[in-house]
Amino acid sequence: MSIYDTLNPEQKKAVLHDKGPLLILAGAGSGKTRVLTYRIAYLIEHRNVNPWNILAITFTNKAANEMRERVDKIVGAGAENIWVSTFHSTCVRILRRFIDRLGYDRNFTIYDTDDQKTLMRDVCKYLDIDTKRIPEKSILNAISKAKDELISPEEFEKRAGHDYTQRKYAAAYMEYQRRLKASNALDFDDLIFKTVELFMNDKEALTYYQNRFRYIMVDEYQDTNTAQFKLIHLLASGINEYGEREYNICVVGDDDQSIYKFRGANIYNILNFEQAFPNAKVIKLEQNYRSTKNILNAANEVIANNKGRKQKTLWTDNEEGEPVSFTLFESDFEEADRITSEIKRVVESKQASYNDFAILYRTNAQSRIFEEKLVLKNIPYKIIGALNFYARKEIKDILAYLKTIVNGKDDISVKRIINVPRRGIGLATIDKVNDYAVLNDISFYEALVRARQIPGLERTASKIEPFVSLIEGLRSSINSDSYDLTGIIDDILNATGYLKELEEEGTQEAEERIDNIYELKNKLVSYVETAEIPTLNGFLEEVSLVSDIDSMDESKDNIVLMTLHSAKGLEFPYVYICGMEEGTFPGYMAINAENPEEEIEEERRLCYVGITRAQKRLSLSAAKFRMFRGEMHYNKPSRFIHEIPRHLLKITSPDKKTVYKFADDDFSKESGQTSAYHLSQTHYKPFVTPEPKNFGGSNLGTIDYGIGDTVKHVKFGTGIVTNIVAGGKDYEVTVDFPRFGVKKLMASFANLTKVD
DNA sequence: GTGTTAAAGGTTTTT
DNA sequence: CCTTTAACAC
Repeated sequence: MSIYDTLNPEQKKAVLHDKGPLLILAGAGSGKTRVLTYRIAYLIEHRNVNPWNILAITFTNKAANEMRERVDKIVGAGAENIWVSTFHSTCVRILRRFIDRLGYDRNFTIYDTDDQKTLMRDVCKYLDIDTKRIPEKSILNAISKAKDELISPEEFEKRAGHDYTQRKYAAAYMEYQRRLKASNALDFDDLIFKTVELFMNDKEALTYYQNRFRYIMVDEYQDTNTAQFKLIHLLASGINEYGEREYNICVVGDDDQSIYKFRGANIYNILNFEQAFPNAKVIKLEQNYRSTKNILNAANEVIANNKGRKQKTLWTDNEEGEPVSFTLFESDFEEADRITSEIKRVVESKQASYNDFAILYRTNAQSRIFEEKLVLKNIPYKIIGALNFYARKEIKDILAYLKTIVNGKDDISVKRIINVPRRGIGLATIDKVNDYAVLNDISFYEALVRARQIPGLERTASKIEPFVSLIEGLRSSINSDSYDLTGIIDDILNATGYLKELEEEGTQEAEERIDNIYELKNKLVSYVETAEIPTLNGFLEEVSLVSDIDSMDESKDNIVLMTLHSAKGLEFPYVYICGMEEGTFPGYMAINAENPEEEIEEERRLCYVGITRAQKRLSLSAAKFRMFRGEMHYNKPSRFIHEIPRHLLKITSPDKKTVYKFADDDFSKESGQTSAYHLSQTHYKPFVTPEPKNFGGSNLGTIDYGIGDTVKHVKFGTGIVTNIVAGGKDYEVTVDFPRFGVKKLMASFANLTKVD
């Protein structure tokens, strides 16, 4: 018996697929990573594929590391030659080798969102763009979108036509790009864009990688954007030794889990895969191995409300499990308090450990209140993505020094540190240097080197010179062979007096900053230890491309808190999804969008992702009111709650003492505008044992269901009885069907059957 | 050139 | 609510 016999028939088909394009539509929890790793092993073992010729692309480093680990385990020797990495890392690696062909230096810097903003501010100032009318952020957004769609500045300008705003965007894009190049820097989107550009313009580079990557696997394919699609399409279009194109590309995705449209993900990449790659084989993985029947059914019911999906129905052999629970709390405060207490209770009763729990929410801001409660109750926790370690001021300062050392053309970094710590170099001086640099077409740093020649800087030049020699000194030390790279941060701290300044401050905040800097040093040390050829640039690259989720450590016993987005690809025995209110989730941005239907569908997919993270128990909750931007907001429970059939839900009071069988009205589905005047009217009636429903009239027949019961209708499916009125010869039964809304039916015609 | 304070403004989600 | 920017005193 081989390892492949442990797969189900569909999984096996996917693993044993030979050549040509393959689309695996893998539902949540259907074992897609397993299929991918087994497929890699199969190719190597049984198809004589050289590990060297395999490329596996994921979206996060965490996913890449996991795949690497699993592949290592089943492939064994040779596995290290498989290229497993994220889109962005893959592109950096390619560009470090070939970007000189596009006129950049190979030691280019990667700009993060902060750097982008700073650069764009300069651009707007230079172009006289009124940022009150056109904010930098919206320009950057437009540029990012353009890059995702492979639209160059020139093309953008063409398309702008005579539209005023569009022309401004175009001009900003042009100048922004010019400055990036002058700074020898690339932003995140450029990493993909420039790699595609390289491949389009340089046949040699393209052929090199086409020959190298004969087999390509892409995970989370539904989240690829147009540029990423183009990239893998180019790579997969190589010609084999018989002069044929094989398109050995295997993508794994789930259109129902596409949640990154805002980041440019193009859903048509997956929906039209078969058109883009003729003769593509499609395999659906529909068996879920993760969740209980109740959880999976809830997920299926919710996602069924979306249109335009690839048809598939997830099923499971797992046990029924508990019903999904829903609790409506009074406030966000109570929500956080009760949930954290409940988790603590479960853990203390030894039924589970903290790392079995995840608390998921729509926005990062929601983590705050949980954090307060967790600290108060001494519960170990880890918040993912709240504030990025690398976005902290002190870290960015040190990194700016490092970037300056590596790439002197990086004006943004040089300007950041020119007066940090204070050297008495102010705005006036910086402006003069800047003007001189622009005039002479040199970088800001080069202008600093020539400070003495800059008119009007006779006095401040003496303040600039020590800075220049400081950088020069550091630069020459890292270039000496005997230099220990791990000492660079200490050298910076000592030479600049950065550390001393913090120490003298003596505040708690300063202490934390110092700790953070040492933390950064730790990361540098472990980088130097693990990297094959450690370089400063390599370290900076690693630092730029990490996401917070990469730092998640499953072996640590703490509750994890994160956004629903971050939770994709993960699973937990116990999952709490909180803030399930109209306006929070789905968010008000989606509700008030110009195309709400589309946006709500994306939110619904997000909800689907959230629900399907849970293995054993899923707890949903909402709060009647919640603090948002310092104000109280009263919101109705989310429409997504309504979309879960009542027979799958157990609705409990905040103290869990009362289990409601039936939720009264006002779970209405009209758009939940966030309004202080719109008090939540939701009340619950405690469940009363259904009395035999004999409503007096003896000529009436009897029915075996009552208010609060779940009943089944041939056409409308299951619903909950909200009212029964005896009228004449028949009962008028009001039923709330999650999918069809509230219907009034005559009992004798409707033929309703009770479900329990 | 630096430091402090008041007012304004703004938020999904992230590699 | 918290962060960022503007204004003003030193």
